[in-house]
Amino acid sequence: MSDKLKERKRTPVSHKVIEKRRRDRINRCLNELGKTVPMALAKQSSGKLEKAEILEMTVQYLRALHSADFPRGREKAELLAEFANYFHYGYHECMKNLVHYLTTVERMETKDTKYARILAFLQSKARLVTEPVFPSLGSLPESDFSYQLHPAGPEYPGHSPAEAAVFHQGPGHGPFSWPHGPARSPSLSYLPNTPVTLSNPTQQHSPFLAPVQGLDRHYLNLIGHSHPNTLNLHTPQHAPVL
DNA sequence: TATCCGGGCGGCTAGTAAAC
DNA sequence: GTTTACTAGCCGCCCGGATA
Repeated sequence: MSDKLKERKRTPVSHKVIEKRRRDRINRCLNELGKTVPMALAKQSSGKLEKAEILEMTVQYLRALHSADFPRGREKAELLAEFANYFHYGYHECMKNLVHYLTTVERMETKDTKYARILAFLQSKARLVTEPVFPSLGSLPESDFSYQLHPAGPEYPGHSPAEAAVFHQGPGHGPFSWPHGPARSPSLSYLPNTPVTLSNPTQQHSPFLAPVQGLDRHYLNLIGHSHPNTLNLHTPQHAPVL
């Protein structure tokens, strides 16, 4: 046995360190994929995302991008921007729901300290998690969650000033307008003065949650219609329930 | 309890440099 | 040109901790 081989035997740490670096590289790249692929980014917000899922979604996304049927040029850029803003849009919808709940169910005033703190917290998180995925597109709309700064408009009767301000930015009106009409711009239908009971924790399909599930359908259909095989990715256990 | 994940370890292989 | 020694990287396996 050579001296170098003896030395190698004496210092098994080197191999450990190398392996550790290698695993770190893999995890770092997986993490980057999770932040880059819109589908993974969207799902990450709702819970833990497995490494295998990140890879599966990356494959789906790349297949969609490289599909011959996938639009080119400006429309492609618009679709990419739409994908990138999917999570952004969902976050915005959730905030609208929360504002509606706080002002109508909890009867909170906009000047309420607790109300302001909740909104400030969500706004700060929104800025953290909704950075543009495709910064090169440049033209992506910038979010503005400063609800309390918008005055209540006459077009939202029955709503509090805060709610009206939120609705004012709704689909088709604000930065989250969907470029392809109502078919791709799911919106919540608020019923003023309709009592919403959230006291039952087992309620699976409250009026607040159902439209968000619809977003998944829009998003998957958007890919699936252009690319019928896109979602056939040997992952029947993760097939979306539509 | 099942699953996921990180860490550690050993084996294997391709590439490279030195010796012949 | 061939052989030999060495290195770096990849891969599979096992184990233990964390988590749903």
